[in-house]
Amino acid sequence: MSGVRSKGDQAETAADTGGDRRLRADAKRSIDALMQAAREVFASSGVDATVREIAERAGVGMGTLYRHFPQRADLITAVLHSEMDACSDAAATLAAKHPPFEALAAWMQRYADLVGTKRGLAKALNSGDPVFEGLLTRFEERLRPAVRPLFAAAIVAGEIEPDTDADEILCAVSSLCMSAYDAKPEHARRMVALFIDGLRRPVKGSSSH
Amino acid sequence: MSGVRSKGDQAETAADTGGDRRLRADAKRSIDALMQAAREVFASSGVDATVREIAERAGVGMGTLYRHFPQRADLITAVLHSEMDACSDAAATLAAKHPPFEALAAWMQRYADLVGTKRGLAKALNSGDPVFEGLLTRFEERLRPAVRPLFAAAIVAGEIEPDTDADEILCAVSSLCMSAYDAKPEHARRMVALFIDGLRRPVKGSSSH
DNA sequence: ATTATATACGGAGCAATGTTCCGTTTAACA
DNA sequence: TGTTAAACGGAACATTGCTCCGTATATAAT
Repeated sequence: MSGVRSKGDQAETAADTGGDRRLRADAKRSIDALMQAAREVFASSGVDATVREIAERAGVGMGTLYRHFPQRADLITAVLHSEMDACSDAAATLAAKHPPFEALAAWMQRYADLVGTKRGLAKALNSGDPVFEGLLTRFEERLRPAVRPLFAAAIVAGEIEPDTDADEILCAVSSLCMSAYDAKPEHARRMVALFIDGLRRPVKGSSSH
Repeated sequence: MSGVRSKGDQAETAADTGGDRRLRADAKRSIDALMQAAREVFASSGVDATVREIAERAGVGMGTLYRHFPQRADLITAVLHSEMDACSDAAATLAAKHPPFEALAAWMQRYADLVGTKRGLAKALNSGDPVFEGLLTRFEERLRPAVRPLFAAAIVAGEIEPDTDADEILCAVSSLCMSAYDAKPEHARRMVALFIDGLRRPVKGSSSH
C-alpha cells in the first residue's frame, strides 16, 4: 500500500528538463541510451517490457535507470514525448524539402507510424494510472499546430480542396491506424496513402486521365 | 512468457458450472466464501486487490483459491457474472412486488449500483486481457431481456410514455453512473432517480398540479 | 460404525518484476 | 594531480500471481 504518491513528486524525470541542465557527460550518455533502448524495446515487445530488459539493452544497470527515471512510467512518458516532438519537427522538415502535397502525404505516413506505435503503448496508458493523465491531450495539442501549415500550403498550392479540415483528417488517420496498425502495419500505411491521395485535386491545367 | 494460454482452457472455473456439479460440501463452502470475499474486496479495494487478500478474507488458503479459480481473472469474471445474474433476477422480483413504475424505478437504482460497481472493475477489464472478452457484451445481453418487461408493464399501465426506448434509458443511466459513481454514489443515485422520474406520465384522471 | 479413497485444503515456496540501497567508479574542476 | 560531488552497477528487497505436495476430510461401500 504505497498509495501516497502525489502527482508530480520531485524526482527530476531526466529527459523532461530539456536534457541540458548541467548533466555530466556519462549521465547524458546513459539517458540517451535508455531512451533509445526503451523506444526499441517498446516497439518490439510492447509496453509490458520489463525494466530489466530495457536496462540491459541500454547497457546500464538498474540503479542508473532508476536514477533518471524514478518510475517505470516515467520512461514511457519520456519516450512518448520524445516521439511526439520528433513527429512534430518532421512537419517543418518535410515542408522544406518537398512540394506541398508530397510533404503532407509524407507527414501523414509519419503520423500513422506514430499513432501505430503509440497504440502499442496506449493500452498501458489507459490503464487508469494517473501518471499518464493529460498525455493524450498534449499529444494532440502538440501535433495539431505542427500540421496546420502543411495543409495551408497544400491548399494555397491548389493541390487539395480548400475546405479540407485538418483536424478531421488527423482524426480519421489516427483511427484508421488505431485498429489496423498492430496486426498489419503495411496495410495501415496503404490505407493512409489511399486516404490522403483522395484529398488530392488535379492541379489546374493538367487534366489527369 | 507463458504466452500460450488458449481462450477457455479446461480448468473448470468453479462457479460457472452452475454450482451443483457434485461438489463436496466443503468445496461449495469455499467457493461461496471466496466469491463473497471477492465481492467485498473488489468493492472496497478495487480490482487490483491481491489474491492473498481475498483468500485471507475468505478464510481459505491459496491452494483452495486456485483450485476453484485457476486464474485471478476467473474470480473477477465469476463475481461479475454472479452480480449480473442477481441484477437480472431482481427485475422479476421487483415487478412482482411493486406497481409498474415503482418497480422500474427501483430496478434502475439497482442497475445503477451494478454499473457503479462494475466501473470499479471495468478498469481492469479493459486492460486488453482476452480473458475478459465478451463480458461486456454478455453483460448487456443478459440484462436487456430482463428489463424489457418492466418497461412494457409501465407502458401498459400508462405510467410512462409509450415510445420510451428501454435501451436508450439503460444506456443513459449507465453512462450517468460510469462517470459519477466512483466519487459520489449518493449523487449518482439521486441523478438516476431524477432521470427516471422524468419518464413518468401523470396517470389518467389524477391531474398532478 | 468402519474403512477406503477420491476430493479438497493449506500454506510454504517459486518465479517474475518493480524498486531501493549502497559500495565503487568517474567526470569535472581547482 | 587531487578532491569531490555526481553517477554507476547490480545484488538484494518487497510484492504478486501461481504451483506443489503433504495433510485432512467428506462420501460412500462394507
